[in-house]
Amino acid sequence: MGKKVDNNTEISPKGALFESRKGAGQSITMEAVGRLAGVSQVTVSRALSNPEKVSPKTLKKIQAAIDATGFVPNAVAGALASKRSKLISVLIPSITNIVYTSMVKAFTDSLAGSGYQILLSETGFEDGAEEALIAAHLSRRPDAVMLTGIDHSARSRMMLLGANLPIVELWDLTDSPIDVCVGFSHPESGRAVARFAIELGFTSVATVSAGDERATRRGDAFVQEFEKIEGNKVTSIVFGQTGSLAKGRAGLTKLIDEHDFKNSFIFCSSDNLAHGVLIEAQARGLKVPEDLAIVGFGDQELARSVDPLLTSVRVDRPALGQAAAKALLDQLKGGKVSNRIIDIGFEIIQRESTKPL
Amino acid sequence: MGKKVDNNTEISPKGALFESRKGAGQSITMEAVGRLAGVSQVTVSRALSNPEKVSPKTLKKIQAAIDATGFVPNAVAGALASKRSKLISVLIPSITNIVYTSMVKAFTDSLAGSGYQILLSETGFEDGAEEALIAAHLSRRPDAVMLTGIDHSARSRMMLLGANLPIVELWDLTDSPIDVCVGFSHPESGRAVARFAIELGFTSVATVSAGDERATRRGDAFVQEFEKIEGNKVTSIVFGQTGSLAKGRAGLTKLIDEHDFKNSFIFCSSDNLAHGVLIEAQARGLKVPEDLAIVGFGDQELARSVDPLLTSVRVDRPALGQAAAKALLDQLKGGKVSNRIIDIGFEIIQRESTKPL
DNA sequence: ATGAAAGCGCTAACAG
DNA sequence: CTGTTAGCGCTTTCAT
Repeated sequence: MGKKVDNNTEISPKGALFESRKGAGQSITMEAVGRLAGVSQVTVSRALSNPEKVSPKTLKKIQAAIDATGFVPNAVAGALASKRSKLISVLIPSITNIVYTSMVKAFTDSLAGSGYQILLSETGFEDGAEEALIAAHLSRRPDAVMLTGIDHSARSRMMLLGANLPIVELWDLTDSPIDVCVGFSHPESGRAVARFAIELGFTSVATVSAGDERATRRGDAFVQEFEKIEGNKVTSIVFGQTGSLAKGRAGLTKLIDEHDFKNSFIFCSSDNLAHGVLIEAQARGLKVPEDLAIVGFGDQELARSVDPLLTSVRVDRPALGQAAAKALLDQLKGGKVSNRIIDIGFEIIQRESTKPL
Repeated sequence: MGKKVDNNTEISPKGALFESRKGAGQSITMEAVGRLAGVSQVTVSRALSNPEKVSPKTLKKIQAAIDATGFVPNAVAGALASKRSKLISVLIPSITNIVYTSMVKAFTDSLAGSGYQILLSETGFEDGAEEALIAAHLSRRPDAVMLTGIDHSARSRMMLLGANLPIVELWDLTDSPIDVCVGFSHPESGRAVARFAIELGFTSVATVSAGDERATRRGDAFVQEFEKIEGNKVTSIVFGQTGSLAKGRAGLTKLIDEHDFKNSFIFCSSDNLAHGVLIEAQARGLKVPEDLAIVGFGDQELARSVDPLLTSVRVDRPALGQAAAKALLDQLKGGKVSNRIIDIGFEIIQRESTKPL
């Protein structure tokens, strides 16, 4: 290829450029740039990765050739040769859920300037899909992997371990992370809300939850802790998938219509659900918090904007994303991990939607 | 590499496996799998990409070797050799904004089974960042690119054109797309809402908008169309960044406190802003739609869940994402594009938050 | 400071 | 149906 113009080192740049534009996706190579600049391909490579090792004069010629051709280096070839892809795989359950995307945002923002790019996939909340996705991602030879949660199949864990990469599991904690986990204790947060409800004086409360694994663990812990006290009772409404305003409204409706729910206290597995409960309560003329206390989870923007303001469990998602990025970058830079289990904690933010009985 | 075990075709599989696990990221190759299965490397490649061209017996041996080693093919090498990366670049302004992520979701869901993966980046709403991101993405040699909007720098367009790939611009329309655009007319949607407000009988209205380029074009068109009628007047509140509940509340507050706004009709550039306006209105004891009519944009889930239900401009984002995926896949399959400008349209969904004066 | 040579692990012809 | 031979466009190592 390109033999016809082998002789035009400085003679016919346009010709060389033109030739490399024909055909589909025929892109310019370092060799072509080098020919134009009158240097070898390696020198072009060096000019891009170690400019200090190239003379200023040569550098300028190469830069001119790059500008003239619109050369964009082929990172695929680079990755193959160097065995570093500069790619980080990110797997989250849902790409449309702000809980996860906000962490990804903090994560990628922390990566800015490091040259890493993100290969993102959505796993869904059901098992099984993740395994195939992990294989697909590992085939791209990412330099690191970020997963959501700690619940991964044996085969997934085997593949990830076998890939021998920095791996971070986000948004949950375990004593035996694949590599590093950054999160908080879901059961502990459920128990904390239970104690909060007890302190407010409630004895019969409800939960409105999404059915995913983590929400379930929070809810179970909440029930267990709350019902530790003799005579206390929890009514639980669980929806199959992700929470939404509509499901929040439906949740309160169901509690009132089917469970003869007396106005008291509702712990929701997301702020969205809590907001739905709030809207339904207001539509029914119930006063919050006088007739009904509501606690959300996640402390989204809406918790600070609705009327009344929503009490919610805050998890510092930006800090989570940043800690995850740091854990990976530290390893990628060759450092050792000092701490494989990073507990970001949580905090109950009391606002207007709750008050003592 | 691997010379030491060259002689163990069937003798010491564990040895081969073990050897390939040592060292960082040392992954198994097709050659190693082939050695284990007693076939050449190419046959392993074929077994994976064209199993029908390999005898069932060989196939089984190869499968066993793959299972034994946990082999994951190196897609980087595959991409370099085949000049097809099976990667699609996706650039959206914000990864945490459901408007964009819902389209990406529809887009990727349409891609399921095709073997393509998504390289996702966030461009932000400011110019400049996109150019560097496009270069970074093109260096990965994606097979196609999806961009948001039609507003791209000359250099960006040049790079994209030079890459000679299927490209789709989403969420807007232009007569001169880089390749294909799938969207709707933002100005036309603004004018439609203006006519809607006029029909309802309003003469003095307001807008509460985010400051991004598309929201601005919708708002400008709204104002122009509405003020075509003698004596009509629009008060505009614009916020710098993305809309939010808090900004919606602040918007109404500003209108009332600073602009002496009389209860009438407010067109918001997103449902989030509209919801914020609604919350603030309710907090102030205003009745919607009796005292104040509100129109949102986007028809998010919340528009169908708040009380009163929110009138909004619906754009079929799933259809948009699907059409974009189809436009790209058609070209990737070698087909020609019949239609370079795909208008998905929009629709004003009238609900409880508006009524005739 | 620059270049030559040798791969990275695959796919794409072409043989048999 | 299977194998051989050439690359893909870079990075790495070793010379010069």
